[in-house]
Amino acid sequence: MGRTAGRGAGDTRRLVLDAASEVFRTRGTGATLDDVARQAGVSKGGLVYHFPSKDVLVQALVAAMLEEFRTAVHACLDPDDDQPGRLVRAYVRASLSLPDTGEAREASALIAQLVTAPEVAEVARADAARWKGDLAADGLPADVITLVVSAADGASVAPLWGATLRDDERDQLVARLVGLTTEAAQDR
Amino acid sequence: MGRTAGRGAGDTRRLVLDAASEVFRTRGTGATLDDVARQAGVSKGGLVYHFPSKDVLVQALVAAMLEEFRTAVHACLDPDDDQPGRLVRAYVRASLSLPDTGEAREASALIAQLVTAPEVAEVARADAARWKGDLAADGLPADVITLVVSAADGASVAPLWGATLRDDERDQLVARLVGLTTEAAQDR
DNA sequence: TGTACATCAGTGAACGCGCGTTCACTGATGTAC
DNA sequence: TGTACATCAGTGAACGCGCGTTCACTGATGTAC
Repeated sequence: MGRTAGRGAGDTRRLVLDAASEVFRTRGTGATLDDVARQAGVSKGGLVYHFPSKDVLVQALVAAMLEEFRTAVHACLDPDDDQPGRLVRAYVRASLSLPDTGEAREASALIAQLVTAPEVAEVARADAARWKGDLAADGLPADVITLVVSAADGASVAPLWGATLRDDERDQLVARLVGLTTEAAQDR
Repeated sequence: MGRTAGRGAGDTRRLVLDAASEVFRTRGTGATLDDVARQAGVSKGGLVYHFPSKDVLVQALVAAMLEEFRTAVHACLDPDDDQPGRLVRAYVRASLSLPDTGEAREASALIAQLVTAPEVAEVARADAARWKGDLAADGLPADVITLVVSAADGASVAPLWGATLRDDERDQLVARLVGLTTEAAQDR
């Protein structure tokens, strides 16, 4: 069979990327291209048509995941909040919001698995630098940003080594972190 | 050649474990047993004699690394500090002390790579539960522990995704986290 | 103390198979005339 | 509008090799007598 009717190439590409996200996040990088192809409902050859090697697929996945997190943070921006630190607060909420906390953990686990590859490490470094700039431009004192962002990062990846926070602990942490940023904004 | 003179079986075992730590941390889980054996100066067969499968080796390594971190924290305990929160402060220092920060990152990267394996995840979870208990017994309010430990965790693993703190930022963070614990201890 | 034997602590070659990659081929879609 | 041709978007089988595992064998160490 050749080209599949009713589906463009871009659709298939996204199908494969979604499948890769699912499979690699749950089973680690050791998962096979056969697994990904099966999950995507595409032949292995079809997968390879879009991503010529496993490396290429993995890099595309990392880029997509970083972009997705950025989008999630912006979706958490409070439209009624125009004080300094609004982006930091959105970052905290996006990192620790209940529904996708598991996803955030899996995402960081996957990125952790991949940064041993230099190209992936470089992509991640560039993204981190961009975050640092964006967050610094948010109007809060640098030390507050460091503290709050570190705590959000730590709490969201702690499940990696099995240290999950209870819901009430997490809620309390979010409240406290948001509080720290608003205090700092008013001190200025 | 058979048994190597002047070296006990336990010595060889440790040699292999050290080599595995070095190789897997720098090159990821994808690194081969050949690599580990070469680094240890042992034949592949010799490695297998001590660790019958790669899984077994990896589990032993994880256990050793978790134990090592625990030892490092206890080494950071301040003998002159008998206030509540002394263990939390040691945890902060051990996580963020300059020399072995890179090592801490590599260690968490490796554990992140491995938690997709259920046995490893279980070991890590048990270790995390033990930490939670130990830290809770340290005399500080729960919300302070959550905040401080999350921030220490976050700052120590952030290099995973390329977000390294500058030395002065890290020093400032340590000072602030330690400060938070002593304030909380005096409020009681 | 010497001798025989069992076990321990390895060696290194060979095996086998899982998995990434290659490849010949194909049906659907777009384009020129 | 039909026709011929090129390209796109795949299929699925075969290949090949890297790497975990197995195995036959060996020299050193411990133990019984």
